[in-house]
Amino acid sequence: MKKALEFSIKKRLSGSLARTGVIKTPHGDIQTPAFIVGGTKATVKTLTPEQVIELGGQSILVNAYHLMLRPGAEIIKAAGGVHKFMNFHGPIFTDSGGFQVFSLGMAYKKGIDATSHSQKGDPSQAVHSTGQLTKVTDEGVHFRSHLDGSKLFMTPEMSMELQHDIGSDIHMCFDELTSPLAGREYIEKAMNRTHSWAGRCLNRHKELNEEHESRGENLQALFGVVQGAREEDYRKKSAAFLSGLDFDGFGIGGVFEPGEVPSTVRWINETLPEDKPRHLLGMGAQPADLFLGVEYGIDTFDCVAPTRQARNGALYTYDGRINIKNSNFSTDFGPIDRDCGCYACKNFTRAYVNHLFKSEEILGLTLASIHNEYFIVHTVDTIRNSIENGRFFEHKKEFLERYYGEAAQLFLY
RNA sequence: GCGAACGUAGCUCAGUUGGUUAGAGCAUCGGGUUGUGGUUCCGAGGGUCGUGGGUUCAAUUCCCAUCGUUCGCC
Repeated sequence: MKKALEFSIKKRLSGSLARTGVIKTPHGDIQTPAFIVGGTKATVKTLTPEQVIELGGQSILVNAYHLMLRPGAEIIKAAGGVHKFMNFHGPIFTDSGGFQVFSLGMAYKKGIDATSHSQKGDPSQAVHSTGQLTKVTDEGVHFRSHLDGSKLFMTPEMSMELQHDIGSDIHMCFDELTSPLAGREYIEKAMNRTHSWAGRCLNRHKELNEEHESRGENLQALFGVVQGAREEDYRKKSAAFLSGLDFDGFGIGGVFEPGEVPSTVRWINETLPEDKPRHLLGMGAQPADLFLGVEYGIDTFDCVAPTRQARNGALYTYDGRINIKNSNFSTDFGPIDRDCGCYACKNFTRAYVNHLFKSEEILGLTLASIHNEYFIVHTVDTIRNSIENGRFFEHKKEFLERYYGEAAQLFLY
């Protein structure tokens, strides 16, 4: 069988785990390191595919859980796959939905945030917003739809079938994410279950790819997902175990803060094989995530923060984050960032975007999203260039000191 | 001119049979958001309860006067 994905490394940065490269998929190439644009429900919120491409987005990540609930995998399959359905013809990742099964129900319940460090207790017994429990067994996960509360059951095999129906280029294994505050005993149990599920995902995935090949269709790629929380031995064990399976690349799950990157991500990427791409799941809300992630061997990121924060008025600038709704911007006729080359900065003022937000005009969300997504995508692009021209560490220092001020020292050491 | 109702936060209004620091929604101001939560979450500021008297231990509340708004009648 031919390969679903090819990864080649172009340049390595000595004194670090950083590298540049190219991921080749049936829907095009991704120059890495790259920021994968968040398109959870088969749309990058408020943006057309043309706007995503114009701001520099190479690839999009959609979410299998959300698409399973609406519109349903069968509709996307009938549409000819997610690329045709959403009219984006570049590489598309899917997240398995494992994260949502554990987090979304809880995240909707007031006072509990599954992704927060403040959460306590056993995540396998998470209280759903309807008062029901999400129950994890070795076979799969019983959970409830956050849309209507209906009972659902997901297995690794079902997740593979779902992602193949969606037809994305790169899939993630169905995994069990553990809270940062879970005890070692539970972390180990969840990790071992994730490993077991990884094997089951891979088996079903290969069967489905054989069907694709027999029909002359594009092959799809699968990434194994590393777990193990903040435990060095578990993370290394998880990375080593998954390295022994025939994955096209790896996802790194359960990392919550940039401070965990030089430890957790390093342990993992020192263990994983060099010749396969590594995707850091869900990280990229701030520049430190990106610089540290690349430095410690990450090739691709995805994160919803750029667009989510944009929708709430929090905009990146090279001098730090601003809240465009603040009253002092109502008469500021300069661009969001004078050094930014995005469509919003080239054509509109802070005063105008402030007005749009105050007036709850939809264009404000679009301009803010274009700016933030451009800022983060472009930041990773500059990181990639800095590796190729040997200026990564200088670039990192200049960028982070300007963005964070004195707090940049936390990331420079 | 006569009668009635109403004047409480920037706006629209609760409330008090007289009793701690008078509330809400919206608006204003600030913050949060990392495998997605646009229309959200958290917090803050803001009122001598129209004005002036009286009764009372105590008045935004009861009484009187006055000013204003609205409605009805002549």
